[in-house]
Amino acid sequence: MRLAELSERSGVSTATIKYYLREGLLTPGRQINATTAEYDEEHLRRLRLVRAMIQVGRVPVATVREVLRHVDDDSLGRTIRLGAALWALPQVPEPDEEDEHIRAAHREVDQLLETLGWSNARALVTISPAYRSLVVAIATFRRLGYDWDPELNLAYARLMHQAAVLDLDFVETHPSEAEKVETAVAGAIFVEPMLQALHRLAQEEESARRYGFE
Amino acid sequence: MRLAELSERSGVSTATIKYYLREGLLTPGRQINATTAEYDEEHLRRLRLVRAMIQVGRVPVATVREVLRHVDDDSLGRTIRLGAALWALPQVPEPDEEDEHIRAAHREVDQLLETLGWSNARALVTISPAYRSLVVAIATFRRLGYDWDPELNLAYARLMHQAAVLDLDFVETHPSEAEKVETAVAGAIFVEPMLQALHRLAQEEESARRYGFE
DNA sequence: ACCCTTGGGAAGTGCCACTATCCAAGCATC
DNA sequence: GATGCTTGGATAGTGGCACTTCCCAAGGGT
Repeated sequence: MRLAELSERSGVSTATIKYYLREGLLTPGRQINATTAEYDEEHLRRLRLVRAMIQVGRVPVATVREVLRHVDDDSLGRTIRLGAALWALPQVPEPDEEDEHIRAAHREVDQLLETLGWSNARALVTISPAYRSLVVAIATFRRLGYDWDPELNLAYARLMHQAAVLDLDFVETHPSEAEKVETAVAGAIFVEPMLQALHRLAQEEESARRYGFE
Repeated sequence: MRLAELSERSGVSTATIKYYLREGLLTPGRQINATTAEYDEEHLRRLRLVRAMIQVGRVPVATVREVLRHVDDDSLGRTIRLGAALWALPQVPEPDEEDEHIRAAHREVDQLLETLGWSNARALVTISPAYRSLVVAIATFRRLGYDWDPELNLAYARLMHQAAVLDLDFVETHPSEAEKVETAVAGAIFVEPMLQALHRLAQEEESARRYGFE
């Protein structure tokens, strides 16, 4: 198919597709002659993934490029590849390691991982952005003066571990290795907004149950 | 305290504070004379909340204003107030109701709420942005061709309901009514990045457990 | 009286995700 | 084979957002 058809079938304007091509989010089509290029179903699939990452996952364009680079990198093992792709995802600003709240949050998270027995995660601690995000989130909460029981973190962590098990079980059902990594990334990216939406819905539901609409 | 001190204690530049004042994210200080205004601890607390919403919660400035407007609106009941505040939070673009994937997702979510027995959430269906976000997330996943068992949604929803119960239990521990709403909002906003970070950490952990670092 | 500080407002900055315009090279039709 | 529409690639421009810089008049300390 040509650019115009790719645009039609994806619902993305040709101008935007050209932009994505320029930014390296899509591989160029097969050049037929100086003015025509041919795209296939794979391009369409990739384009939809990109669009979804940007619009639903709110992933910046530069980050999408990084994530895809890792997804397509056959030289990496699965965990590393998934990790690499996830690590490229949007991050909170670099925490100020001098800050007392940050240091306390570090200790708190380390303790949490210890209690959970997440030894693998602990091994990745120094480099995982997820770890950093968690530290920043906890430090922020503490800085605002909320007195948050570490038990609560533990409970949340156990819930999210259950979610992760569901995620990976789902990925297991997918046959090819390449597809597995893509599915894992898609899962990581799209399950998050879903969990968020479910979380808010559940809050509304539970709040209404407890307090009615008073 | 004066603007300079407010800036110092919050770590936010005076220029930015002035910007927030202009945007209505902070109430003006008590004017002492033409060149001096006095701010109090409440301003500091509010400023930290605003900063955290913007930096950690990635909430747009205009949205922060909306959320705070609801938090401060004493005329509303708690559920409505919390709901109103949460409804102002970042939303996915309006779904195209004509689209087949969207319509299917609607049916899927309705079925899900039915099965869960979330009758309150069902009552809010037509207006809740969380519901809309969920529909868009599911439709996107389906459009990408993932064959996702509705059972899985159910499992995720139950997990998030447990999280919501934890959230509200935590809110219960806070004394004043006004503080409860603020805590609920803070919880909704800050628990989300935390859950997200925990989710990614858990994925890394679980992936490493299953596949090692192959 | 002098000068530094203060708060307020207007205008500017940098980044980002597009989007509009231009252009030369096809292809289609007459 | 001339004409005119379409195509893909390149370049520059747009609009929104979160600040940030600049300027100013009015205080207040010494």
